[in-house]
Amino acid sequence: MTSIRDVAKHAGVAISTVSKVVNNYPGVSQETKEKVNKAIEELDFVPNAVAAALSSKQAGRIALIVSLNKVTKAIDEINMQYISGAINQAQQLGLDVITLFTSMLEDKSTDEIIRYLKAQNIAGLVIFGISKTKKKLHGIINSGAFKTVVVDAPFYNAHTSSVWIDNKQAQYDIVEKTLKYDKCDSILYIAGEKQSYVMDERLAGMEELVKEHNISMLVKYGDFSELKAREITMKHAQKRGMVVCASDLMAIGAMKALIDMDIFRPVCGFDGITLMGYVGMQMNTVKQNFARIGSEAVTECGRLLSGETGRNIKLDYELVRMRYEDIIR
Amino acid sequence: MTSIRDVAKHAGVAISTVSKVVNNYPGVSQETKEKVNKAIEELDFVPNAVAAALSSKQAGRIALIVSLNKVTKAIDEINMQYISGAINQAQQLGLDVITLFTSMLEDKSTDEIIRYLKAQNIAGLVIFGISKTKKKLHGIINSGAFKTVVVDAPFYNAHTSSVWIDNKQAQYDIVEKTLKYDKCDSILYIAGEKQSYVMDERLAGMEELVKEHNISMLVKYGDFSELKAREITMKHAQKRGMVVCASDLMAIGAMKALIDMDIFRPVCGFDGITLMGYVGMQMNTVKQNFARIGSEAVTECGRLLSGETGRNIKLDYELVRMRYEDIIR
DNA sequence: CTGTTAGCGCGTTCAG
DNA sequence: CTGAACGCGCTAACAG
Repeated sequence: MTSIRDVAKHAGVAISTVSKVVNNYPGVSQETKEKVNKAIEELDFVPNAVAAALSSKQAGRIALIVSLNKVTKAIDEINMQYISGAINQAQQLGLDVITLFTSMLEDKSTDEIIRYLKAQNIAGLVIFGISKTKKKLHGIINSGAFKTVVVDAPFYNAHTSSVWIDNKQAQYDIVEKTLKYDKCDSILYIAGEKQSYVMDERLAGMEELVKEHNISMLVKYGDFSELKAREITMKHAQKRGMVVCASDLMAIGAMKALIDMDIFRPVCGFDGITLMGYVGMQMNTVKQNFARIGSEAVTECGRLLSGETGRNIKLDYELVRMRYEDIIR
Repeated sequence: MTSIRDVAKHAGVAISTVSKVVNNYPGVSQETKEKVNKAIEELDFVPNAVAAALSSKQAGRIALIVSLNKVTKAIDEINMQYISGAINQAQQLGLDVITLFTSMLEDKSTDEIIRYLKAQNIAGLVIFGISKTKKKLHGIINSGAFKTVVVDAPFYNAHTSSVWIDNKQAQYDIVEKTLKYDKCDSILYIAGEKQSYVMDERLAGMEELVKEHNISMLVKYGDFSELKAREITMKHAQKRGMVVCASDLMAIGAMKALIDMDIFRPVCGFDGITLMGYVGMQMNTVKQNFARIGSEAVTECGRLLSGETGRNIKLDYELVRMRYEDIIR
């Protein structure tokens, strides 16, 4: 392990000079800069980020907390995009990030978790996939021990920000767009989980839409499960003119059911996930740039850490028109 | 942020005494120990793990490198179990761990990645899901810059260990067990990806088995995809007496196909994932304790870090007898 | 422009 | 059994 001191000695300059060169600070002559860089090359010096963090006592690291799929305990594509976007942004901003999964916090009390995070020198939190039932996460947020950014949930106050897209408007827009191509006067809406914050929003969007267009709507909860959506479709789609699903996965289930029933109904998804292309289906979708949401969340967390106050951020979304045609059985 | 110094002052002792109490070192009287603990309570002191790491200049942190599913870029249940097990074990051993996903290393050169890891003070690597095509990972391992533990792949030398179950034996055993209940003289084997190390092993197990039992075998590569397994089954299962799949997901695909074809064939999976229960199917499976593999890998990495030499570790596996019956369509 | 000095928060001798 | 003193690798004033 070669340290900054070795470099300084090798280059025949002071430690602080090396530090300045490494961090691109002003006040170093071109000449010495080159000398130092040469020494860095030769010794293959890599500054120790941990030590730097300790010394500069920068606000601290930030932790990404990710809720897992309850059934398989896996991370779906959307959460993965959140994470990627967040980590990339953190590297850009020079923030230190670690990723935590809720499954590993399960056997710890709220207090223990807070202590653990503090011990890890964590000052900021970005939480993905929180629902109304996650008491522990709520406890951590409310403790005020950390600057927190919550994705897809309505929390914002002095030390908490929320980042999401406008789910209500998105749900409204996507169905309205579908209606332009396929008129109908009754919709089967397969919602997700009741305890999900985004569901409240999306449902509100649907309610506004059916009211304005004078359409009847049957709401069923599919819990974001392909299988349940399939069953619901089997049971209720016959008498309805269109199936709207709160997630692409459920839309896939609905489509499979429709194929088996051998009837055609317009189907409308939401997320715009890769899997859709994988199974060879196409439909109306809100193409969310999930990575961007993660990225934005980290940026916002940085803002909070530097003393600014929390806020409620709604990002733009984008609508993509697709139809299902060559469906693979 | 209350530091160790605050505690020392509050308790009226020296800093080193507090340190000893915190780390449970001997040489502190019961009396002072209580005094210190009281102070810790009152000030709600949480030792800063980052500073501790720097000071004790412990070998360094270890990074978990996880390869993602190529299609959806998500983390499947198995990898998630690996990660959970690994992180839990790390906490047990007091090792500092961070999780990295290969997708975020894609745009970096091998050299850049090495520098990044070094900057993060990382000395040990645990790699999950490596395949023959992952050149960068191979480059990092071979650079010798880090003590590495590779899961499910045959690398072991002075600074590299491998941890896996005996895939060959497992594949052999599970099919042999199935054969006890359902005799057959021709097997359709749906393998995974050609570039996967575990596939070589499992295929070897199959080859040995069919040779010994004088069974004919047709091998097709399903790339661990449910869809492909479905297609392969559609095409080739009719003339075969049994379908053996190298993963549960493919087994699900095979089963769905068999149901559609309306013929019965014994199906044999491998992993024993939750999803099987989710879709309401049951079959023969090697119930791997994946979390244990992750845990073992971290332990081994710790061993390497303390100067020991690499080795090839094969963990026990366990066979579970199941059959598919009440299959949900 | 360059070097000196004092910490960041903690672990670890080694005298007392 | 206790505590002063030093150092981990680095940053950040402050002198020179």
